[in-house]
Amino acid sequence: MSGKTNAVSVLDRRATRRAASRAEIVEAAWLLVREQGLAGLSMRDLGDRVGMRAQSVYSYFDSKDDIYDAMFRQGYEEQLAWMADDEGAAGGSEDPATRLRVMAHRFFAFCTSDPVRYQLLFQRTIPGFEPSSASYAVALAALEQMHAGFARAGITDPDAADLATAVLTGLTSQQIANDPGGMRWERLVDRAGTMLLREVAPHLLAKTRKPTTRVRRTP
Amino acid sequence: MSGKTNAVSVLDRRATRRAASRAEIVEAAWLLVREQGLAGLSMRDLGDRVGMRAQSVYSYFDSKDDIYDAMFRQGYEEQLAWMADDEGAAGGSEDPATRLRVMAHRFFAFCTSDPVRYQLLFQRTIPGFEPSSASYAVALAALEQMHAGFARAGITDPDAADLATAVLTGLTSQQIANDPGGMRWERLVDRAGTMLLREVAPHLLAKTRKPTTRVRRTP
DNA sequence: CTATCTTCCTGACTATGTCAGGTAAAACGA
DNA sequence: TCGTTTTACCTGACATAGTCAGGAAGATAG
Repeated sequence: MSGKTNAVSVLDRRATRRAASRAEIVEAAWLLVREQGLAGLSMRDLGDRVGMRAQSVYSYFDSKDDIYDAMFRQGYEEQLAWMADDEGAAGGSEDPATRLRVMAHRFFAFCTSDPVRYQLLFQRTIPGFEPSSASYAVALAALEQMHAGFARAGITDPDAADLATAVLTGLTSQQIANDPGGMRWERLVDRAGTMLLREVAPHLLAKTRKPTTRVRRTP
Repeated sequence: MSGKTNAVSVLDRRATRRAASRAEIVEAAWLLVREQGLAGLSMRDLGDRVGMRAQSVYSYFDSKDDIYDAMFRQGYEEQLAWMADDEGAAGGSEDPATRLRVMAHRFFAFCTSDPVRYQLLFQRTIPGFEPSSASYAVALAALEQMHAGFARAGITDPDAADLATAVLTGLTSQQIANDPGGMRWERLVDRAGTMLLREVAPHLLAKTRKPTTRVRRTP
């Protein structure tokens, strides 16, 4: 028994350290892209940031795109975690309109809290970069999660969901592009949610009271 | 008189040829970015495309960013031209709802007809690139033109205009990112226009008949 | 025609992504 | 503990990319 335990824990030590180094590199990459822009990431800067040569980073990642891929995956995992609390934040309320507003605010907060992450997840900034199938699967999971959230708010029709994603991404992209760090479009989130519901499910809007919809900024 | 005419026309010949070469370079840049992505533009490829060495391009433009700047300016000039016909296309109709729909379709068509242009005009794809004041002035003119178009459709409140820009850019960015060349979000443009007007100027929607809103794809 | 300006060239430099080969350290197994 | 294997880093190098410097040839002006 004790011999077996030893072998398992030692194999795990290597894997654990390697995974930690990879995570450290990805974290350093996030810091750098926030300073220099997504396409401004350089392998030499990245290596310097974690205390090794650029070429050494290649013993952890196959290519620069591989690093973007890890970041892409992590970004969508963060979205999944961030948006997973939308039921709790609504205080268990069954009111669809409130659900939608809470969800809209959460999504808005997620996107605007890290514009470069938004860029990587939702725009095609890096020529030639395509997410791996594993990372893309996480993106699809996040999209399904969004649709599930819409459905809980009474939006089940595919066209309605498309309209919803357009409105949400429009608000966030305008905020990020034209008023970074500000509130110009944030102030319109509730109104946009109401507008949307009135269009796609007006019956859900009847006699609805608007509660406070401030949500936390951290997942 | 004739001596004066001669001097003017000869100076003009040089300026004319230089301007033509610059335009040729910018046009080649558009072709290349459509093939390789906005950030994938290389000066060597660009020089090859117009029949000169990369270094020679620097006798026409100060830097790569200077070329992006010329493209940025041209892109917004194209938007100004494209959106200038929105009154004519509505057939002189005074109906605000129709105006808004026509305008929405025009903007949508402009953006989706050249995704890489959309990227340069509306996203921050190139790290460090900032438009010159001259080019930015054209962008501001295009924005004012949009606001004038909204006003003609009955949308005059700043918040309402912000909501409108969010909806329009949301539709186009979703179309470009998720269904390039398709119609998934294009099918929703009319509906989105109606939704918007119902929210910001519901009185303008009373008894409104929905005419055909197909617009031309070229300015 | 001469002088000036413009348009291109070659050569070169620094920065960047990435490959190849190798050494020292860490981990593993007996 | 020791020998072996694996891993984690290094240096050196290559091709490509943005851009500067100097210069020759062609176009233009007087």
